[in-house]
Amino acid sequence: MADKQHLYLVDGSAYIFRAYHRLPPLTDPQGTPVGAVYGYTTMLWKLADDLDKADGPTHLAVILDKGSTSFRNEIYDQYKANRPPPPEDLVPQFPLIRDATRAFSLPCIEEDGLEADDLIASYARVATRRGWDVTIVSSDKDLMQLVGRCAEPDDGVPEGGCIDMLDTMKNQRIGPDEVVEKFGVPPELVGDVLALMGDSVDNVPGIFGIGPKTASKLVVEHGGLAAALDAAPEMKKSKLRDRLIEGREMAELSRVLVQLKEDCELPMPLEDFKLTTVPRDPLAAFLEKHGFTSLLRRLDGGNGSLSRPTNLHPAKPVNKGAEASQGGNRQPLPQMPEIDRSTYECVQTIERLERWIERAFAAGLVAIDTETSALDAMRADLAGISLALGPNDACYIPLAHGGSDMFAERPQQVARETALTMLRPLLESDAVLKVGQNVKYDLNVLARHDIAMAPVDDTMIVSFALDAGRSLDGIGGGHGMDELAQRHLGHTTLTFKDICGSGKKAIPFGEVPLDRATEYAAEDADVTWRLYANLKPRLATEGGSRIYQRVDRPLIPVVAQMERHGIKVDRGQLAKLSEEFAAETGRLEAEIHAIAGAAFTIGSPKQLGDVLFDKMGYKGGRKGKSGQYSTDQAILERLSAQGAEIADKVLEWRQLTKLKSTYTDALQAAIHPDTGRVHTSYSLVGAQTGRLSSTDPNLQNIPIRTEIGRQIREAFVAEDGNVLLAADYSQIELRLAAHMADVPELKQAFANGEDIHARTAAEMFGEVTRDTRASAKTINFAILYGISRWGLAARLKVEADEAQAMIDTYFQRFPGIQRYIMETLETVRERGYSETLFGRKTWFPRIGSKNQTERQGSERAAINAPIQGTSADIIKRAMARMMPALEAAGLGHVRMLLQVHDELVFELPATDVAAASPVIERVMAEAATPAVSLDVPLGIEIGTGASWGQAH
DNA sequence: CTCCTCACG
DNA sequence: GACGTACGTGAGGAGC
Repeated sequence: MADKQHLYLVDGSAYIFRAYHRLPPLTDPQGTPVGAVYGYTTMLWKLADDLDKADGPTHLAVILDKGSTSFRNEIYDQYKANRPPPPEDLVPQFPLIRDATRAFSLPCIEEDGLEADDLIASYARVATRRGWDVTIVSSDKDLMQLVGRCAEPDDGVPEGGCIDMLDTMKNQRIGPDEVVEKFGVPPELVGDVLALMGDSVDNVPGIFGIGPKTASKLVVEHGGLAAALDAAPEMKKSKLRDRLIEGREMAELSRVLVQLKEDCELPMPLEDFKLTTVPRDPLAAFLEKHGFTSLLRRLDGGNGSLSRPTNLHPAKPVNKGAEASQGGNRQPLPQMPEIDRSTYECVQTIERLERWIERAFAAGLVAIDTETSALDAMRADLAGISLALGPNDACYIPLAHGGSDMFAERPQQVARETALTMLRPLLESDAVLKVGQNVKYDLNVLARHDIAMAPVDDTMIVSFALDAGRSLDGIGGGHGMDELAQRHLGHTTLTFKDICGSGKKAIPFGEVPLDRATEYAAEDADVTWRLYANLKPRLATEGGSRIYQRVDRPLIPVVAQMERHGIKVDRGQLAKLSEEFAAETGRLEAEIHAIAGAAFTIGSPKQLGDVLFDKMGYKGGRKGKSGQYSTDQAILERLSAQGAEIADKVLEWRQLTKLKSTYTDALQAAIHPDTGRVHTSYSLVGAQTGRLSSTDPNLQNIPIRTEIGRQIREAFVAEDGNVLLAADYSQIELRLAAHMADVPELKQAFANGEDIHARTAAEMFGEVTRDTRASAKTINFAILYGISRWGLAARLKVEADEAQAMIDTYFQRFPGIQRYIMETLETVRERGYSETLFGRKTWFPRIGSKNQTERQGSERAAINAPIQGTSADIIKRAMARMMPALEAAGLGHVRMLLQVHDELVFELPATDVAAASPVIERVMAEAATPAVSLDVPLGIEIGTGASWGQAH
C-alpha cells in the first residue's frame, strides 16, 4: 500500500464564504479586500504542505461553483432563490480565488450548470472506484451524504478507497461517526433527513414545521424518508402527522434537490490532479502582489510565521487618525519560536515539580492555567495545573487523572494535596507574578483548595483595556484565548472540544490521556505567556495602563470573592411562587384559547401573530425580514387599548411564564448543593462600556419593576441574624451627564438635592405636572441613550415633529448637552474610540459606516458609552476600596455579595448596620476621587431588610 | 443556531 | 424622507 493514492477535493466556493465571515476584513496594497483570500491561501498552503505526510494528499483539486443557476433550477425554480447577493467586499475576491489557486499551480475545476457539490461527488466516485482514498475539504452538510462511502466489491479493487471530510476551519476530520453525531443517522440517510428539514440557505423547502431533530427521529424510526411518508396516515393524530401528509410533495421534491449528481462528465482527468512540489515563482509573485509578506518570508525559508501578514491594513479605516492607532493592534511580534507542542513536559514526579517551582521563583513571572472537570468554578474539581516560563517552555502537572475507571491503571502523578502544598508558596508569593487568561476562574478554583493566589495579571482583561469594541461584525473582537491566540500570535490553539469531545461523547478532563492533556493544557499556559508578552507593553504605549492598573485589575480578586460568597435564596418561597404562577398560567391559557376559539401555542410569537391578525382580524403590521407579525408588548398594549381582551390575557400569561421559567424555576436549580447559596459568575469583559455582566444565573436582572415580579426579590434573603443591605447610586448617569456636558442648571439642581426630572420639566415646559415630569424623565433618558426624534416620539406616543420640537427646546435650555454630543461624536470619528473620565476606551469601528442604520446605531452607542462607562468605572473603584475600608473600621466580616450596575448588595449582622452604613456610603460617594473631581455630588441611597426586596 | 420576547440598570 | 430603533446586558422558548 506504499503507493496508496489520496485525493483531496477542495470546496473552494463554500470556503471563501466562511472565511469571509470568520476573518478580519483586510485590504492589500492596491486597496482590494483580501481577507477571505488570505484565509484561502493559508489553507491551500497547509494542504499542499501535507504532501508526503501520512494521510496527506497525493492529488488535489479545487472545485468552484460557476454561475448562479444549475439543473436544479429546472426542477424547482425557487432553488437558491432567496439567497442574498454576496457582500460588497467579497465580490472582488471571487476572481482572486482562481488567481490564488493558479499561483499554487493547482487545478481549478468549474462547470456551467453544475454545482461544486456535484463535481465533487462525481470525482469522489471515480477515485474511490480506483481504490483511492478521498478527502473532501468542506463542511457542507449536503456533502456529508458521501462520507464513509467506499468502492464496491465489484469495482475490482482489492481494498477500496473511502471518503471522509476535513473541516479546515475547525481542524476536524469528519467520518461516519461525526455524521451520525450531527444528524443522528448514517451518511446514506443524510439525504432523507435533509429532504425533511429543508435548508433555508439554499431554499430547499423540506416540510414546514420539521427541523433537524424531528427529521432525524422520523428517518431513524421508519428507516427512510419514503417509509416515513408512507407511514404518516397510520400515525396517531398530531400536528406532525398532518404536516407529513400535507408536505409529502415538498419532501419528495426536496429529496431530488439534495441528491448529488454523481455521474457528471469530468472536465479533467484525475491524473492531472497529481500534487507535486509547488513551483516558487508564480506563488511568490501572487503573495507579493497582495502583500502577504509573512507568507512570502516563509516561502523563502525565513523565520516568518504563518501569522497575520504585517503590511496588510484593516479595511475601511475610520480615518487617518484612527488608522494609526488601529495599527497598534498589529505591532510586529517580538521574535518568538513557533508553538511546538512536542516541547511540553508532563510533570509526574516530585523532583520535576520541585525543579519547575524553583525555576518559576527565579523567573519572577509565570503563566498559569488550571484544568478542571467542569466549567463552573464553584463546582469543578481540579484536574491539573499548567505553567509556562517562556515560549515553548511549559509543563502540565496532572493532579487527578484517571481513577474513575476501576480497571484502568491510574497514570503516575504527584498526589494532589502534595503538589498543592509544594505549589502554595509560589502561588502566594508576592515576588512572583502569576499571569492567567480569565484568572478569576483559577483564583476561585484554587481558593477552594485554600490557596489565595496573588499577585495576578490577566491577559483577557489587558485585551479588554486595549481593544474593547474593536470587532468588525463581531469578527475577532472577543477576548477569549482562542481568539486572542489567532489574532495576536497567528496560532490556532487546540480547543477543549478537540481534546474532550462534545455533547454526549464528552469526557471529563481528568479522563484525558496524559500526553493529550499535556499538549492542550501546557499550550494554554504557553499561549497565555506569549499573549502577555505581546499585550502588556501595549498598555503603556496605547494609554490603557490607567484603567487596567487602577480599575479593572484590582477588581479581579474582589469579584472572585463575591462569586464565592454567593447569596442565599429561599427555596421554599420560590417553589411556592412557581406553583402559584403555574396555576394562574393554566387558567389564563384556557381563557385565551376560549377567546381565540382554538388551542394554540401561546408562547409562539408566530402562532400568536397568526391568531391575532389573521384569524381574529385585528390590525397590525408585518414586521421586516422574517415576514412575521410582531407581537411584542407595545403591540399587545395597543390592541388592548382597542378593547382586545385577549391581548391583556396574553400579556399577563407572558409575564407569569417568564417569571416562572427564568426565575422561580431556574433559581431553585442554581442553588449550590454544598453552600445552599446561588453563585453567579461575573464577566469582567462582558459589556463593551466597561460594565460587568452576570451569568449562570444572571443576578443583574431579577425583577423589581412590577409588584408580582418583586415577590421574587423577597426570596433573596440573609442568613439568620443577618440582614441584606442594598446601596444604590441615585441617578448616577444623569449626574455624570450634567458634569460631563457641563450643564449649570442640572448641576445646580443636583447640588440642591432637587428632583431632577421635575427640574427638567420646569426648564422645558414652564410648569411641573405629572405629565410634564413624566415627559421630562423620558427625555432625560433619551439623551443618555443618544436621541432620535422617532425614538422619542415612539416612547412619548406623539408625532415625530412634536418630539423634534421637544428635543430642540431641550438643547436650547441645556446647550451643553448638544455640545457634548457633537464633541463626543467628533472625537470618536477622529480617533475611533470614546473615553470615560477615567480613560477607559471603547472602540467604534462602524462609526464611519456608509450604512445609515449601522452608523447611527454606532453614534448612539458612542454618545452613551462615556456616561455608562464612567458610571461603571466609579462603582468598580468603590468595590475595590470597599473591603479595605470596612476592615479598617473593624467590619471585615461584612460580605459584599452582588453588583447590579449602580447598586451593591451586602450581608452583615443586623447589629452592624449602623456602623457599616456610613463606611459604605462614604466609599461609594468618594469613589471618583482623587483621580476625578466631579462638579456634582454622588447621591447614595441605602436600605436594609431580611430580604433583597425589603432592602429597597 | 437564530429569532423573538422580556427581565434588569 | 425614512428605520415602529432608543444605550448596555443574559436567558428561555419556539422554530425548523
